[in-house]
Amino acid sequence: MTTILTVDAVLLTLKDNRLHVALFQREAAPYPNVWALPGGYVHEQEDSNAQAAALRVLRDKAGVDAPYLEEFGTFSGRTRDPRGWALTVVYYALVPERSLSDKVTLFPVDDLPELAFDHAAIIDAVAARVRSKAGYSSLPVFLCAEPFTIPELHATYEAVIGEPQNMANFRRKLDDLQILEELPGQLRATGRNRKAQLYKLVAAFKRQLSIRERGF
Amino acid sequence: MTTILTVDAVLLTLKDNRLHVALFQREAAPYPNVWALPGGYVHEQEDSNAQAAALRVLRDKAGVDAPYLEEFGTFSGRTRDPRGWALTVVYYALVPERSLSDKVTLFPVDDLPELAFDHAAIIDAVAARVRSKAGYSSLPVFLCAEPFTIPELHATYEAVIGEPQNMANFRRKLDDLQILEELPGQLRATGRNRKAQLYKLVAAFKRQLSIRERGF
DNA sequence: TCAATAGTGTCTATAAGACACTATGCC
DNA sequence: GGCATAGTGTCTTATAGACACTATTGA
Repeated sequence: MTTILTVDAVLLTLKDNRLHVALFQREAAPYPNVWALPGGYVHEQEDSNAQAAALRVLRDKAGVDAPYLEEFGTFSGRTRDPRGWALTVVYYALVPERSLSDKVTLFPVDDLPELAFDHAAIIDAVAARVRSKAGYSSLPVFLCAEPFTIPELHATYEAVIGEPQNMANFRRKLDDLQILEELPGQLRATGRNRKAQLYKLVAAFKRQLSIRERGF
Repeated sequence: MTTILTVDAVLLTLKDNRLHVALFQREAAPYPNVWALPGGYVHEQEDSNAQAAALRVLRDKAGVDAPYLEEFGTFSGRTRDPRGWALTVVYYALVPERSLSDKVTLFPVDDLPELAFDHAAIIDAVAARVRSKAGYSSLPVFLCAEPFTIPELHATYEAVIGEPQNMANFRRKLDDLQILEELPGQLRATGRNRKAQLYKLVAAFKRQLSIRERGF
């Protein structure tokens, strides 16, 4: 009996102002017809490393291509998989809702269905990390589809962190980060009110997280 | 051919005011007689999970028992081990120099010998993380053998971070953390000068890191 | 009393948070 | 003009850093 080595991806997005995770329904045993994270074995031929395996899984099972992807950590032991001692490397990604295919189904991270393996514990741990990290990094920008307005980004941060953020301070901190580029003359109206300026991410920060010194 | 799954431990300590890593000389192939991190295969029978495997390796190969141990991340791919596609889960631990056995040899992390596998890259990455983390956490306290004085701890922080820290501010921040417990009446003299108060770690923080909000 | 290190009080600079304000667009 | 949202100026408060000071010990 050999050790089982897999990767799993926690694909997070914002829907109805709540953090959701993308799951799919397993077909094969173990856990047939049970919801699970997109994941699978490392393919030695195709995957140059574990992160490449996670990207492949996201592409094949969730239809998401090359998002911002970060290693979370490993989960291992002899009880988490009925087939034997198993280790999974967990990655997480944040994407805008509209970039998801219909291969996956979204569930609120605080209201999960029954899940295969230890995936419930994995999602809980990742959600906690992401919420904490939102407080001192630019992580949540990856939840907004470009181009976006500051008020949209502001609402995204409030949804992830879970408490109101002062708009004036929010703008000042965003300025300090220097990750946004104004799109001259491009505005977006949300009602019959003043239009908001549109922005995109500065190229250098497209796939790189920006850590704030003192928190959002 | 099956995937290779191992754990490696980066055991760090302070010696001559410089960060050192504990290495041992390999005997078997691959890389016979080359310096390497303490590490090895997961033992499905003995190890309840990967962290337990790392603790076992530290106990057996380095003679260090149950230190503060944290997962760093994984290194994987088909080129890092001549035997095939391999993944290692890297853990790191910080210990006082005098708690190390003579099974291992200490090398400055900035002046390493030739190393097996990708262990040089692993040590570089861990050292960078530890130095960065020293700036906003209580991590370096694990480098001091208890009981210790504030000036000793102060010197440890300066050595890890690499720049002078103001003593008055250092004390204030330590107070805020509330991780030290004064040992009443116990003092230590280092020369013929004023004696320094001895402290031990508060029990609750023995194996738990304390993160500062705003950095040391 | 001197030298050396231990330990403290307090001023200053900076950054975060609170809040009131102005600007724009559509009715 | 009125209302709703976009966006700004500035005061207050918390915290980090600088620095000068006092305290204790052995010689």
